[in-house]
Amino acid sequence: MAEGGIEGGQTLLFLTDEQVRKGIEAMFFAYRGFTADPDRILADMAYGRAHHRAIHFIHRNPGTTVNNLLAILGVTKQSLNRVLRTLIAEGLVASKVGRQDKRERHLYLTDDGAALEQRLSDAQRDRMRAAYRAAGPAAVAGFRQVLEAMMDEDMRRQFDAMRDRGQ
Amino acid sequence: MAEGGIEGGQTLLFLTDEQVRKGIEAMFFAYRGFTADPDRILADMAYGRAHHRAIHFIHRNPGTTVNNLLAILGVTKQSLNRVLRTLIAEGLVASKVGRQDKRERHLYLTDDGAALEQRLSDAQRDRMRAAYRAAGPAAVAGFRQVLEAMMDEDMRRQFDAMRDRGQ
DNA sequence: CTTGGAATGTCAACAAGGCTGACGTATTGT
DNA sequence: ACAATACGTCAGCCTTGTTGACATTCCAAG
Repeated sequence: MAEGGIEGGQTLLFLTDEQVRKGIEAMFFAYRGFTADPDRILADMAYGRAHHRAIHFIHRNPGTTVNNLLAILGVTKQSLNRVLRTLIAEGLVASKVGRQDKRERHLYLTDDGAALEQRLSDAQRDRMRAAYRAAGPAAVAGFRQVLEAMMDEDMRRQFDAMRDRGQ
Repeated sequence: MAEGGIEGGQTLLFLTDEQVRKGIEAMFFAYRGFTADPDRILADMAYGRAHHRAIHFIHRNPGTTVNNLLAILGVTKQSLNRVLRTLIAEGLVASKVGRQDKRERHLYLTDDGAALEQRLSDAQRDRMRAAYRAAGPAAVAGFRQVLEAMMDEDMRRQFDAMRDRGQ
């Protein structure tokens, strides 16, 4: 990819410990920015980052079961349940008993839930969009490539399973 | 940036909500992978992610003051102090009274601390290095560009201040 | 058909690690 | 002398992770 020499300086240098370490730090600082805007919104309510994650993935996978959501979020069911309980109690999420398998609960956002999702997403997307715009399409492609390579196998499967969903 | 058309399809498409949303999810899943390896190591000890962060940045900024570390980590002094107290008690971090300003405490890793830092860094760097290798130099450059654009202003300053430090 | 095991989800209790607020102690600079 | 700064600490709260115990439901083997 326009890199010239097969083992040019560039190709050797970009894997030095120092370069990799800078990448680690960039990831740390960027993730803080990444969560900052929704966190600010949620701080005013009784919700936290965990609620945001649940709402996001229920929005993406409407009708998902608790078990499925568990796999996506990578937490224990007890931990997720506490979050879901409050979201259901406050009318942001609807839980419907499965029709085939009555053990399952299928999760949907209510109108209120969808409204909050929108607010949170807008805040987070704005920052992401600004970063994308500043960096340009080529950089974005690279960004995505590295992130995907950084995931665990299982997570990449989850991630790919949600590909091309949505609007 | 070699993008040709001023408003080509690419340029328009890469900013769709859907694309941005996928970026958000990639960030979420990737961050999990990013922290997974050190977390596994730390789980066996009495330490957590907070200790890792402190150790990392003390390693990077030997002799840093508590106040400076606070700014980097973005937590309260009470929160940092809890972590620091255990690290000092267990002999991983040394705290030396400042020579010019005796109110300050300068922080260093002990040999034991440096050894743990190495273990944790190795695990995290291995994954990062593998991701870098898989994605290639051009992707890595884009990755870094987007991450930097995603940071808060203050964080970017912190990040840049640590540029080109180290070995 | 019954029954025992597996799957699903809920409740309870605990720990880590954020946070705020209040306060004490050195030390510094005005 | 006094106010401001740097740091440490105590107390108490919240979110969000954990494990353990339990109820419900489904399914398959006897």
